[in-house]
Amino acid sequence: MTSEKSQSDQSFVPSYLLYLLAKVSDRASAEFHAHARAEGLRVPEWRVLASLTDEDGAMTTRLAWLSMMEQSRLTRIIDQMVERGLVIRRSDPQDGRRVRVFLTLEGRALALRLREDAQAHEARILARLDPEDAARLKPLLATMLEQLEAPEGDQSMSRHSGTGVSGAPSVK
Amino acid sequence: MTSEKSQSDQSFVPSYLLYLLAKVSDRASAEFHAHARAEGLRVPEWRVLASLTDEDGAMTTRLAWLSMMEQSRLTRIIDQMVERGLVIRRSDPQDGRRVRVFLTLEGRALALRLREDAQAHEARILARLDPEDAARLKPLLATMLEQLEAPEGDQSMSRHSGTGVSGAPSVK
DNA sequence: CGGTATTATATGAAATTTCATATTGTTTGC
DNA sequence: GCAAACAATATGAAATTTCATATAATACCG
Repeated sequence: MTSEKSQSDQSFVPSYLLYLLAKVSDRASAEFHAHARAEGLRVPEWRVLASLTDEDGAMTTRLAWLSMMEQSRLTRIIDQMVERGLVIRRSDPQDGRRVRVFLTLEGRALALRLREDAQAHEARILARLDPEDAARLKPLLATMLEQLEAPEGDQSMSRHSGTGVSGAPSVK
Repeated sequence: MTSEKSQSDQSFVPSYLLYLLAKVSDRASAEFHAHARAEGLRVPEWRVLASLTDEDGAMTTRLAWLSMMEQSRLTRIIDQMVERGLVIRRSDPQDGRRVRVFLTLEGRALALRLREDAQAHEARILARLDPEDAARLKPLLATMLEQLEAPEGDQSMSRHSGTGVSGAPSVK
């Protein structure tokens, strides 16, 4: 009943790692993103707010990295968030090139509220899993992320980021 | 050395499940997407081609679901792929509303080539992990996906998909 | 120091994406 | 059979996103 699939070798997509990652991320996030939307935030905006709850005053390059979007896109999203009164921009007194973004009172209130919801939602997702798996999931992902961000034994198909932003650790 | 983070409670984003999922997916995929781009394909196009290697002749709604994009976007991407000679459209003789998409010879050649590369790349990613983790990763993700797609014990923040497409099993 | 490379952000213009809705074809119930 | 409800895809117009590049500020080097 699985429908058409009389192709060459074997079915590829449903068990392809990058597909599984993207799909799980997409599906899991969709649940929360619907909630964020109901609060009037689109995905990129929610990501920026969430990032700022951790690092208020982060520079835009950093926010772009955290929010996984390209720099010029972030600039425009911040524009909208400023207009909407969720954040403000202030240029860094130490380095005039940098623009730091801060939550307004309203922005912070919304961000913290959603952050709670996000944590509750995460708990529900984990609760649907077998406890062993649930316990391993985040550490596993965190480890993968380290591997992926380390230019180390860089045997990969290197080059280009996809977000177009470097912003990683950036030791300074 | 973790840089600024003197916020309220604790750092949220770096250990938030949906962030980890999105970021791992983003980083891991970026490696391969750079390769696909080098072959002249953008992400959505690669996803469509890959899906077609599994299900040549899939209807566009199905492709939209597999490729995680909204239906009207897919329509336009198929337009471009048709122009480019990678796929062709044929309306379903059984049901004139449906449009089925097929790989051309050129499309298939490219798709199969990239599919090989994708598998090799996946192997490299898994090889960077601890073998135990590597073995558990895909099954774990597959399980999660099932949970997420089951409208079962639907206690979640339901509604709206994010891709805007239903396309799931669709038992008919 | 002064010039050059570099870094951070912004911006114009083209391309893509979204959202709502139009089209076209099919199913259902009477 | 036919009208109403549905389904699958396409399309217009607005909004967003991308890509290349401009602008502004700092760092670096002889």
